[in-house]
Amino acid sequence: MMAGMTGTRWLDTSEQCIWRSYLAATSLLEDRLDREISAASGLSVIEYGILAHLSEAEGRRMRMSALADTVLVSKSRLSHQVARLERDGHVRREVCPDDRRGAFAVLTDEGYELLVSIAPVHVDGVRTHLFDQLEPEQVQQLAEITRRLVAHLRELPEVVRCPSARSGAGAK
Amino acid sequence: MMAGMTGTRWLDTSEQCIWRSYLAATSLLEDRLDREISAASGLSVIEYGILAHLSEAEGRRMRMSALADTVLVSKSRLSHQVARLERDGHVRREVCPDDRRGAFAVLTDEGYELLVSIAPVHVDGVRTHLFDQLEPEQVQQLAEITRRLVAHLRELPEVVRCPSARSGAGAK
DNA sequence: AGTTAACACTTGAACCTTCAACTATCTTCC
DNA sequence: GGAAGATAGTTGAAGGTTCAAGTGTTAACT
Repeated sequence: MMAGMTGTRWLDTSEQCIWRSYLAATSLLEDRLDREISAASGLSVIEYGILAHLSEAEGRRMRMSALADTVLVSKSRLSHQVARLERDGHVRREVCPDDRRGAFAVLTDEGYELLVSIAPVHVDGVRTHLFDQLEPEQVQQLAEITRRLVAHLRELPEVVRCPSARSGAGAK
Repeated sequence: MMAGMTGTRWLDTSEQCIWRSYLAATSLLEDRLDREISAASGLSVIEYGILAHLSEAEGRRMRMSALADTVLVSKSRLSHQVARLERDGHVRREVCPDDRRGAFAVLTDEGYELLVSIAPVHVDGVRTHLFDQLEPEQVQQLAEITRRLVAHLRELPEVVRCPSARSGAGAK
């Protein structure tokens, strides 16, 4: 209603088509890589990302907040996720000496082993399903496109999920 | 295991950087659009997609399978999702006369009203956060890139999630 | 016709994610 | 030093998603 009253700039046919293509590409790719990793290791792609980022960090450890920002998940979700990884022995928590509110997630040796064993699967997937499908110049184009989008999206203020809208379930 | 034994073609620094940028762009964009729609209507972006596709179909109805293929979700997930949309009055089910195994999901008038009221929010989001951020030629580049990826990904055979044997499964 | 397999969905249980509320610590500033 | 507020992280409940198993229907073969 409000939003569309005057100036909504609708998408033309070509733009709609591009948007659908974008949606299909991104969701198929994510789904594919997730399944490949999961089939090889039982980990989700998010869990893989957590282990991968930890493995690259100083002392194979990161503060929970920093890790959440890096992997792009909420702190709550990371907390649950790390709890599961800890239960399975891939990660361990340590208290932070400098700031006793803080916690480190630390990659265990088992976690490292697992990561090493599945990294090739993931890398192969990214290569086969993304880079190999594109011409070198398209890869550069994609780099610039995503760079711009990230720059824009990171600037945006937060959206609150449930403002005036309607009654009934405001969940999700 | 197999994949990494000998010839894994690792990603070079630039490729890694592009891959991370891709991940950030796609996940930030999805998250943003999801939150905008959810804030305006209480629907998730998937639910919006379901209503949108139904609204464009003949008689505002589609077979469950066709809808699942279009929206790119598993049949099970769609079934649960439609159950919730039905509970909230946005969709109704009808049996299919031709094939009595089949079911139609039909957009109700309330569902249509809701869709019309939030479409501008979604369109604005796609425009503001995607198309407006890119030069016209980048939009064309993105179109070609995603077209290629979709063509490739649609050809692929299914992956089975669990490495521990057992043939003949396969949801989605 | 009768058996068997394939298909179109639904269901329930297990698991994951989200939101809001909570604990504990650190910072500010008077 | 102490109150007020910000920050780091966890937790539980509510709800969403997944997988495997179920129901009923159609197709295919004999």
